[in-house]
Amino acid sequence: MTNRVLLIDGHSLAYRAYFALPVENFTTSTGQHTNAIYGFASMLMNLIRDEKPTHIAAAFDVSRKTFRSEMFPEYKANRAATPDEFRSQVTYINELVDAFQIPRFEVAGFEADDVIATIVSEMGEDVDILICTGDRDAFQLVSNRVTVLYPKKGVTELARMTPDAVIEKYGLRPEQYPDFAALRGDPSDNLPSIPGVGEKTAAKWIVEYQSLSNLIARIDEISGKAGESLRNCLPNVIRNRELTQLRHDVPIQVTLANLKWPGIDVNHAITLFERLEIKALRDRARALSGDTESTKEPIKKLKPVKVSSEFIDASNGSGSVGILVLDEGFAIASNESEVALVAKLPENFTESSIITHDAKPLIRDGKIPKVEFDTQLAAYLLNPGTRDLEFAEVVERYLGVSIAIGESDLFGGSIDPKSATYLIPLKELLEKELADRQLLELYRTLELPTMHRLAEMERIGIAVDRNELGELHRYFAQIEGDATAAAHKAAGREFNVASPKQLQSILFEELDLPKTKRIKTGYSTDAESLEWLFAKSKHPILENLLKIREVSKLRTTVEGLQAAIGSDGRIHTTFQQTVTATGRLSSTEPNLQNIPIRTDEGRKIRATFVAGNGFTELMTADYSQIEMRIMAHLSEDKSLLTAFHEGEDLHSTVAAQVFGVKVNEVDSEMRRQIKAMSYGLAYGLSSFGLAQQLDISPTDASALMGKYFERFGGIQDYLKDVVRIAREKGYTETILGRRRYLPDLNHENRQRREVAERMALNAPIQGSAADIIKVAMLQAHNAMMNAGLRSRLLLQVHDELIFEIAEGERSEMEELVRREMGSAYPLRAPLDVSVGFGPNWDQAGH
DNA sequence: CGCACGACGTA
DNA sequence: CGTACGTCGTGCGC
Repeated sequence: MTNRVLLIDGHSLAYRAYFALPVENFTTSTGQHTNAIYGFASMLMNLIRDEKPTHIAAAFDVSRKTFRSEMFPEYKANRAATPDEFRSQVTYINELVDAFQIPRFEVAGFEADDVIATIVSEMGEDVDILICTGDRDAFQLVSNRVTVLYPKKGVTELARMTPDAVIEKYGLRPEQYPDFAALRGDPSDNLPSIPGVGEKTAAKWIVEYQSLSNLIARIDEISGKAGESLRNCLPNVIRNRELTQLRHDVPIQVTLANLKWPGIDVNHAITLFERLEIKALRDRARALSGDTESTKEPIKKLKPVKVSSEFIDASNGSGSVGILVLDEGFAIASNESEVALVAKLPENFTESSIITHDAKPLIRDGKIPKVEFDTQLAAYLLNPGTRDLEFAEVVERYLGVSIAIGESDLFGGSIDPKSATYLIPLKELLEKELADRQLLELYRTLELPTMHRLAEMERIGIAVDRNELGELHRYFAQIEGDATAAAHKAAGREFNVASPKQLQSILFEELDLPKTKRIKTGYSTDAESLEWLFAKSKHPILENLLKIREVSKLRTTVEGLQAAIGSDGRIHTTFQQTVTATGRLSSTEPNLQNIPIRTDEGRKIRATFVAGNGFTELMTADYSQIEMRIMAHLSEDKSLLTAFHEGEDLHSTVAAQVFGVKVNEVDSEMRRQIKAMSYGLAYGLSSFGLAQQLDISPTDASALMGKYFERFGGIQDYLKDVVRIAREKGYTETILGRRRYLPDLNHENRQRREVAERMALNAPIQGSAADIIKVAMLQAHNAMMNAGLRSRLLLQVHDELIFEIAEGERSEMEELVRREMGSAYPLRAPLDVSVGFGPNWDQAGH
């Protein structure tokens, strides 16, 4: 049997565990915190169970003072002080490692990963080495015999970094990682980065030049901004490189025999866990010491799979079929040992319970009528905001299996068709996870039905007036052309107005206008800056530039719409249901959720969306002030709730209270300030930001906020609580239990932490609004079906639904939609719906 | 063709 | 130094 050596970076894993688990939930009767101990121990036990190491060692940092901080005093200097709640657990973690009979290594002046690198060097070629660490620098140690297990999130999920995995993630061989890391920099270690150079460019350079030293040797060949930036930052990069290299020469004595693991000292471990009042771990320690057969092996490989092109009868087996969409054709799995490959799906699929990954396109195209479970949608609810919800990634993440790429040439697909069999166990696993986190009902009653509704909306599309769009295009192009000519004249020469770079040299060099706010590439030329410049200089070019900006944006919007018109004269957007972090939908190809409305010119585009053949008009129905109502509901602020129940105009009512005047004495400026503040609150607005937006002094902004909270203290308390609770739990929740995980709420970097805090403030409000309108869409559609109506839902724009109205159904639809949208959720500040009709989207709006 | 960035449309 | 998105154009490098 081959020797399997497990090397643990004790400090980094314990620290991760500390932040992954809410400290409040892990406290003994005497007040000792145990979250880091618990997380570390369960990680360790999982590793022992799953990896079955024959040898183990644990390395710990001694202090922050290392050869790195000697060389570069800023190294990790931005790290916050270790919290006391963590420090008090370190002794116990040491004792834990002793109880597990694992040798501990710590050497002053070196980090744990240097110790690990040294141990790796000391091991022979005939051992398998597993390194578990939260430090990415360890990726440089990966090889055919060394795998790094890197915690992805929490304490349970580990990314298995093999040489292939490193190449897949970074495009680099493991030994190139320190070069790459030096170029990229690392804010958490306080390593400076190169402006204009991100992960992609850093990786690209290393791939191209093979190594940093080659890159530096040929540094003058690197053209362009990035190259120049690199040359400017070269000293930083070189110093970074010395820090990213792990040392293999730490003075320790270690041999394979030293690390032989004798197993857990069960009695010691049990006493320790009892002292720490952690029953679950005590029981696990007992189980682990006994027969190892009782622990279940995770699925590692596909069982032998029979592949045929015969249709699979789903009536035997599990009763479900998994359908996996390949590049061409489909793989259908009935159970874990049978897969059929078909170019076309059979007609008689209505009887089966179908499991898919990304079903909406299949439903939209009529390939299948409905699904029982969609693994992509489930994975999204478990971790919204994760961009990687591709099948292979979800399988890897939840089943711990890496799906071979390009193994099948049958369809030329990039996924092995046999992987379809994974859909069935994946469904079981995801379902359990959803249930554990109280997300199963949200999934079954809201998200899955919403997916079917969206598929239908996409299939229906929305009609546009093709000729009108053509007219508009000519109109905008004309204005743009005239303004461009005028701008060139005012500048004294021709230049590309669409290029901020060229515009900068015109405005700030040639015309020598005052400098606007600084951005990475010089001075800003955005609309706000141009307005400011105009007020200051009255230079005639500025009006033309603003006009060009407005109109060229509109022109390209028109072009996008024209290109998207289908053969049926309608535009079929795609609604993304699994991309936003808050639970909102998004719309792509084209995006119909950002059709202009603000300006008269923009509304002309909106007016090209019309009722199609067989329908008489469009109807829009939107929630008024839904986010404020949700804030009132969640905060239970008495004054705000009263304002909603009594007030004619919300913002004026609120303004009257803040300024202590009668509602009819509120002027437009007071109303404007209060409206901005009310909405800003839901975004985590600071007094500085408020000052900026209202163009008042920070002192005045601060005073305004103070007055606001004097009258609406419940909101202030609520906002504080949201962040506190999210920090404790690790996630925020909407009214329907949708979660958003925000690990950065405990980040040591203030910037990152504050960004996460604003996200935490906004997510329950924006996300609850998303919940409510999804409920409304389903209720409205069901009611329409029950009433036998032919009108149909076409679009959703976050707080607005757009319907196509059939002849004679206008008043019934208005009543129905008001009722169904209004009753989607019983808020303490009741939902209010406004409805409009018109021949086009613009006129149907209000 | 892909990346980084600035800019700007919506709720 | 306010949230959530998608798209376009430029400039650059491949």
